[in-house]
Amino acid sequence: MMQSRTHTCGELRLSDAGKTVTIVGWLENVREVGSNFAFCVLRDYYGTTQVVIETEDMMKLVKPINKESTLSVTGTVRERESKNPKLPTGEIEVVPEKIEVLGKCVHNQLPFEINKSKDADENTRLKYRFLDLRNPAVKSNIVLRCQVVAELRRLMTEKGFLEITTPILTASSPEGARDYLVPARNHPGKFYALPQAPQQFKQLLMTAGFDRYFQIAPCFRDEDARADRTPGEFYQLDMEMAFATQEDVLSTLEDVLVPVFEKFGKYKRVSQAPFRHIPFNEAMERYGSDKPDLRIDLEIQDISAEVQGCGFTPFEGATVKAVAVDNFTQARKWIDKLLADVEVQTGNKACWVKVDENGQLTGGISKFLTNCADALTAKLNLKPGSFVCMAAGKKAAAQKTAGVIRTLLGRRVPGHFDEEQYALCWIVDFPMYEIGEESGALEFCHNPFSMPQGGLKALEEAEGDTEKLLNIKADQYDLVCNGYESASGAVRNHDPEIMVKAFQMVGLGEDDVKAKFPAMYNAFTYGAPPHAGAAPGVDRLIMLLTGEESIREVITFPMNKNAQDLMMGAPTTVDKSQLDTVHIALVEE
RNA sequence: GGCCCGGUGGUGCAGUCGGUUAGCACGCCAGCCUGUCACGCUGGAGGUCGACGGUUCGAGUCCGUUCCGGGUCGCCA
Repeated sequence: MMQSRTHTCGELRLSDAGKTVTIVGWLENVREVGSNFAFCVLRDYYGTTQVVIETEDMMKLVKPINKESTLSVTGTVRERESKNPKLPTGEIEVVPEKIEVLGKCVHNQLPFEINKSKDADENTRLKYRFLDLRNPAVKSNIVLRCQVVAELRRLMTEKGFLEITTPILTASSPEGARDYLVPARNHPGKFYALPQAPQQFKQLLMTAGFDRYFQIAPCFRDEDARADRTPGEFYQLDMEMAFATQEDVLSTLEDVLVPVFEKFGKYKRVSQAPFRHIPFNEAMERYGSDKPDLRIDLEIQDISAEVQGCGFTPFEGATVKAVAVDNFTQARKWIDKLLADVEVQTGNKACWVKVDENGQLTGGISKFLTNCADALTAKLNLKPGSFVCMAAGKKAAAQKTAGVIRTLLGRRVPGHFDEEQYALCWIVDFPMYEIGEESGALEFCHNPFSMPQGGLKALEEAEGDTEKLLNIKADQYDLVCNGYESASGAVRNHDPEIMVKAFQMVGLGEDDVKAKFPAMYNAFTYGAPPHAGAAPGVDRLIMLLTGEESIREVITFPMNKNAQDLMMGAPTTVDKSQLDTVHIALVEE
């Protein structure tokens, strides 16, 4: 039987000298410093402790043990002859009387070195995630995640929110992302779906009178991954408040998130409440994004009028956006890299021009801009040494491309990026409707649950007038931090009459509302409270707090880009009998 | 599905204009070393250069196809 440990590997100090202790952990390293003399490093969750080997018998015992085996070491704590001030346990060592192998590592060559696992091939890391996580630098993100989640729960509960879980097996939702489907054994041909969010459930909770709800909610969406977006599943701090306004929700989240950023964040500077509010249209105009990184001090300028008639074909009749920086000294190669990166990130091309020491436009597309050089110089306040990067196209595309230009220039040209802070803002007043790129018809811009500003009256007044409809804003808001969408929420549309009207604007009607959201629509006809809520993304929050650039670093067992779990082998094939049970026949490829 | 980048001993990387035996660091193995702590020193093993095909006297290097990974566009109410 294993001897109980008396201390952890991070615990022993000089004051423990002379004690007989038992410590347990992984054999991290063995340093031989002579025949029959060696130092072993034992590592557990709490730290590392040095075990000194100084007899022939102990040496014989330790030598064949592979690194990363688990050991129990019983021995005497002794003051070190040469101390290591870098380690908390650096003043002592344990002189073993008994060493027992608890769990043998039979591999003398690991897939990667534990303390350098972050550098290893990501496939290998994911396959051997249990080894990867032995690295304290990898583990610490997960530990922080636990602490943050505990703090979120504490703060939300303190504010009177109830944590209520909602179903994982539910009905497929008609809009939004692709659902993960689960065949229903007792109902041939029918399927459950994993929830994309507890959206409808939490609104039903409000209708049921729970007043304040939250949940650290798993959400499932079958969409492709990005560096900041896991495939398949993610977690949200889902919350909703009855009889609440937009400001109630925003100030609640400010109260909860500011202390979390301050307590757990990599950077100590945090935007203080109330966060800046930026209307969606303004964000797109000034930053070319609905998730601007406010740590960058550059802004986008509209030069459509200035460059019309200059003779550069892509500019003719197009919206043209520009980002200008002064004191530009980068080489042509640097500019080419910038343009290439813009194209990769947006799919659109960018062009550029510099201002020489005489104030003349030079390089790039300067030969096309001779007619409008003065107008451009005035508009952009150009000086000798200025650099201008431009994007043209339809308004939305030009804005978006300029937004990427802004980010890349801001990060790469010295002096425009104040990185070490959390710059938070609310993007507000999202449009209720937009013209769908494919359909060319009016569609809901974000989701049909949001309350249009102006309510029924605004919809009635705009009915039949596409321009007016496009100008209707929703009481919808995003929290943005350092260029990441960190939360999304809205004042909900709790009025069946306004719901139907909102649907009519996009060519749908009462039957569609009932068909798509039967429970919610029905519930709202029984007296619903006005309510509002939001859902900060937990994974992205941890990403921001840790400063990681890949979301996989803050997830304990992440899937790869293609939604495969390389460790468990998911997804897998299943037996035909399993398929038969759920009434599924595979089509031969 | 499109585009960009990458794939070289266990791990991370270098490899020039196509040219001899594919280098380096870490790890592994052996030996030496009684105060190391990123231990050090000496020696050693370990590679179908992702796969297939092509060009060539000669391919890690050039070309084509394909597979895998990451990033990105689409997508993400």
